[in-house]
Amino acid sequence: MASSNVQAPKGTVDMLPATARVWEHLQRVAQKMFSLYGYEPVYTPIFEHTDVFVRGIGEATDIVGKEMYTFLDKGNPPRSLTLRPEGTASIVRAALEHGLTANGQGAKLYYAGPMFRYERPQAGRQRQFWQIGVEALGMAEASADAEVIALLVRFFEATGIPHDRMRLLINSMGDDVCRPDYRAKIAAYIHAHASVLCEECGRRAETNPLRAFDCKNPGCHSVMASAPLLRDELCDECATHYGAVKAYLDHLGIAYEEDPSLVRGLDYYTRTVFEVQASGLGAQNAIGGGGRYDRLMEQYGGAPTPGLGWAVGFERILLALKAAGIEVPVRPVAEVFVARAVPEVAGDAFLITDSLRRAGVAAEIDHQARSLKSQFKSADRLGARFVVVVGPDEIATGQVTVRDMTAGTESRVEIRDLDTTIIDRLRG
RNA sequence: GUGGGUGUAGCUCAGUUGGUUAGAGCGUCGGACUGUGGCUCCGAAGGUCGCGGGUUCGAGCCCCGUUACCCACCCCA
Repeated sequence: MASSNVQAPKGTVDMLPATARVWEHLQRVAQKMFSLYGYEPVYTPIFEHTDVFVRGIGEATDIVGKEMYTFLDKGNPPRSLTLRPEGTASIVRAALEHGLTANGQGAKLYYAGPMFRYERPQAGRQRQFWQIGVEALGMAEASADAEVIALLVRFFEATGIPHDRMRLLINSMGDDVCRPDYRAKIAAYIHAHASVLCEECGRRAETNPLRAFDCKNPGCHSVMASAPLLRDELCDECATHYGAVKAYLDHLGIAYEEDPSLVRGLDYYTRTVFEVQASGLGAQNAIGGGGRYDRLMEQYGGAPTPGLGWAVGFERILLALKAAGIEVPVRPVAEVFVARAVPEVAGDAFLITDSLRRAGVAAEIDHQARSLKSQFKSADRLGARFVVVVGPDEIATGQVTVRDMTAGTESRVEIRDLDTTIIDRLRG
């Protein structure tokens, strides 16, 4: 327990070095995968005009209804701004604002950073959390859906999460042609069974009837199991598109499960939706999810432009890796530790350290006037492969002692040859 | 927003039906080895027992309140 009376706000965490290093590793993995698939980075503001999220995500959603961090700024009149609760709305707004999809151009973009939602924290859920995501704009073909899904699956593979601890769920939510009819049909179904469904589902008939499918109430679950499925009510074009997506996934050998009850909570989704769940995470087991949003650009007043994408939660990837017992490779903090035997040679040791650093070697030195023994302990703890000992003897002869910490052997090296010798032994 | 659980050293946790100076392991620092890590041994530092009230001769332990964290509902990545 900290002795301090100041602490991070509820639902936020400090990422200390042990976690932050894993974070950077995951970001490197992501960037490498994204570049293989032709995605380019985009950084948008962490806050937007509130309207960007209200129009994009939908007024009736929980995110907009009760989870946004919204505030007024000091403008005259004040503007209503909101800390971003997700990434897609901002990316689409930016793409439209800067004409990235003008004249039918496509754009493949990725983003990474913190998102903010006012929710009750629990396992795998914080008020500030990290997402990394991709958006493919201007691409209507089913092959784009398959590529985006493939990238999601392959990214998770690259992080080290084992196959048998993940599953990919897919579904189609239809479009403007078939979804309204289906939605009305489900609302009618709910009304017809209102007496046996829970109150919440009764309300859902008006707000978002499709949500009744993933109601946790066992009674509702069994009643909804007999409800008509959107999969069987898709219009011809949606059915064709969905079939093509599945065919592409089959072709790529990507395993998936069709889940007719998979419903994304954000209003902007159309047609293909998907989610990857990982085992061992508790209640919040979705580590990534997304879908197609062919009408979103129009919501912002742009030309009709198809789009699709996904987001993954970094905290949950960490949980999944931990649950699977996967150790993320961590590089040593220092490759070389420069130890000084007596305080009088501190200047020489410092110069040697600086020279190694300028030569591209991660070199560390003690700044706490500790004993030689302690300096060796530090070197060991930092994972240093070599310790360079600097003392009066070394300065007098111009040869430092180099100890190989793995082999346990020592040799003398001319100071002027030290950088190249160390580099040869480290990289050779 | 609604439930349930838990707050004792930097970390993980003991702490008897309330009883004197609150403990262990790990970690940190020092020493054994006066210029050499990992193993071992010895020693040291480190604590408003979450916070505030109450009961009691006496509270880490009992009661009330409060706050934080955890887990679940809900929702989502």
